[in-house]
Amino acid sequence: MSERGKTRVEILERAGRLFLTQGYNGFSYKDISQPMGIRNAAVHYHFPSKEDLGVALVDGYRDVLRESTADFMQRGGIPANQLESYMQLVKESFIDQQSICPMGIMGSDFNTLPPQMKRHAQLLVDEILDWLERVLEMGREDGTYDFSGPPRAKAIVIKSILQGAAQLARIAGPEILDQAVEQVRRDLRGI
Amino acid sequence: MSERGKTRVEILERAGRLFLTQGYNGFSYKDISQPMGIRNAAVHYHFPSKEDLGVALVDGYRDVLRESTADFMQRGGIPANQLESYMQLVKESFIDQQSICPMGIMGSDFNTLPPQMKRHAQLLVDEILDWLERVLEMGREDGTYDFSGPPRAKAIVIKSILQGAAQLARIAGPEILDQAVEQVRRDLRGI
DNA sequence: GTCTATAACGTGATAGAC
DNA sequence: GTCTATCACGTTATAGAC
Repeated sequence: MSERGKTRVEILERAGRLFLTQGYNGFSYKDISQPMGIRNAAVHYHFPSKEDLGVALVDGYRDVLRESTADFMQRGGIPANQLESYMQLVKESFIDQQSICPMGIMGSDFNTLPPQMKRHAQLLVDEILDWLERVLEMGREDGTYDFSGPPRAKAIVIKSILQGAAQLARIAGPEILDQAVEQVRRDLRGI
Repeated sequence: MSERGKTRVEILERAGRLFLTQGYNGFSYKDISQPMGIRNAAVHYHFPSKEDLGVALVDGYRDVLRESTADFMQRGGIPANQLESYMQLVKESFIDQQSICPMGIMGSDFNTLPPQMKRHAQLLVDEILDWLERVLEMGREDGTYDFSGPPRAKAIVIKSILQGAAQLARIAGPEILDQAVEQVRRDLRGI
């Protein structure tokens, strides 16, 4: 492949952007190929089916999650900082790229997703919740966080908030996401 | 129209089901017409464009919201019961109809929605948040609820949780929604 | 190994029959 | 007023050229 799959990488970048802004059923191969100046079917060479493309996107998110959480651990960030960074990422993606969480997208589109994408989506959700649960557990142990109930339930709730609020913010304005993040912080201080 | 728009009503019912299970871009006129035994374009008579159909669906949700909240007020339900009923509705729709919140759907599909649908979606979000904010405010005043921060922010958070958790539940299993609802109850008791 | 030409089908929508 | 026949175009995907 010429220049370490340059075309393939650009396809993935464009597809990722389209996926997060328009949903799985909201973009087509033409939306990727046309601005690149290649034919529709050139994309099919790199990703034979749309399912292949979708699975590659989801696995990309899993890689990013794994790398960034490992990076955090290594640099010895305290739990509260990890969650803060995640919330900042959600906010920045929303403002800069008009992107929302891929799990929200896939949750909405789930019944129409190809089989392999469903499977990999479930892996991604499990991995995110596992990470967030650990962060919350550690944060409670070190006294940073105060909340009731099992860390797993709180993880589900916080993940749902960030995902849901970004969607509402698209419809009714970006301040909704800011208010949601502020409330998450308040609720975790357990005042 | 024969029998008070019987065809029109059935189209709306089927479209609504498809919309909530497959997203706006996940169904076509054929998915509606074929099981009804009519032609594709018969649907176009009742709803000339897909935008017309979409707007009718959103306005339907707004009507249901207005009616059910008015019904609550009239029957003198206390605030906590109103929120409980809403959470039950979310859970039942998920289990019985495999449906998730329309605002989650439209948030994901937002950038591909036709203009009028975007406008009506915003009205729906504002109306839901207004109602939920009032319920939380009254609940705090009558001592049922204990939470920090402005009722509006808490309303955003709770709406986001129910919406986001239903999406996650599709991907990773229905128990996720149950755990989210339980955590909402815990967080509102302010222990 | 990479891409172009082309197919087979699904899509939203219009014109016009009954 | 209600629906059928049909259109123009977009969709994913395959066969085969370079």
